[in-house]
Amino acid sequence: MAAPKDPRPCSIADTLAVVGEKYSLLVLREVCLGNGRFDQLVRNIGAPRDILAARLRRLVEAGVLTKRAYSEHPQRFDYRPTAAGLELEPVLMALKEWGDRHLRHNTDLPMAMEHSCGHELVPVVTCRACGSPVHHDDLTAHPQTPGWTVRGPAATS
Amino acid sequence: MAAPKDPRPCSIADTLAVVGEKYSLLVLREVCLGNGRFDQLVRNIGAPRDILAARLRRLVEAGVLTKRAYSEHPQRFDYRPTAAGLELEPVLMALKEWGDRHLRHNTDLPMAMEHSCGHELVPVVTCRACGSPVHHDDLTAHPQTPGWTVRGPAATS
DNA sequence: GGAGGTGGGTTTGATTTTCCAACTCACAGG
DNA sequence: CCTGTGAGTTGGAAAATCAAACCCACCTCC
Repeated sequence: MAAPKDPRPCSIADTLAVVGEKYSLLVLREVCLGNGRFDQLVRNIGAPRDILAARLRRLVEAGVLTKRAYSEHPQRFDYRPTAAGLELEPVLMALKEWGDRHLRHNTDLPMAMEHSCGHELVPVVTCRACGSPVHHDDLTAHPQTPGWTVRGPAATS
Repeated sequence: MAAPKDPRPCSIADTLAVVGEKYSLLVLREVCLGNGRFDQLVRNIGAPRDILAARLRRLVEAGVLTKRAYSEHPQRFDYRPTAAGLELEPVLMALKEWGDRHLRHNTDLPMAMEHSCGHELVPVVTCRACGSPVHHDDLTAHPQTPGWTVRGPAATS
């Protein structure tokens, strides 16, 4: 039934609809670092204030962030990650790791992330079942949406 | 040093400058699935053709994809991931996992990814040094760029 | 009690992107 | 010759982004 023009139903696309707009993941980065105030976010991200306000509204409504008053009189707010927001950290780690490896050759040193085991964190994606690092060739995709194959929409009559 | 308005130097931001525009990661998804032809990408992603063309140029120039002629006469091309492109798959896996868990409650079944160990893939980010799954509280950030702290730009004189 | 500063935004208007449909060009098949 | 396919490009309307200015409640300093 997949009408012409419907894209592939996909959790990647759905997740990007939530956090894929410009600056959204940088907001999450700062908030995970503990920098949840509006002006900190503006400075550290470099986003226009109006856009940032829009992103914050969206992320709160999506359940990724919560807005909390850290002071009444004067009313002052900050933003903190929800449990769901913290579960997006693997996305940040994967992006950081790629950038560290491929982009950071002529620039400053990357931000160091120290793991509680005492070593510098190098994130590795592993298979929960067998524990081994996941390699592209080890994967086989099986679409489960009727009307869709790996290649695209099933041939329509 | 850290002039007003300079954002935090960061590999996450740098990586997003390469693959963070709308549709770029969906292009990578399709290309990793083996769907590298222009019309397949248009159908499966649902992107406007002109935007898609722009994204493909950018991803090729950034070294994430290669453009290859799979036929001369008529000239026909497809796009495939480079080694660097394949290394972005952890980002896709992390996005997919989050969407599967948080967004896919009233919708179709998610795409199943079968790992070569025989089980359904559930990606887990682990620390390469100690092998244990990474949890937010186990991390401590140490900026290494002069003029920057975790909180933001260092107090200027 | 006025002057200035801070935090958390909103408003305004110019600039950029995105979107969509239509178009092109080269070839292939019947 | 007529139609179809693959891989885009073109043109103009609609939407998002940008930068800077503005706002308002409160606080501190003098």
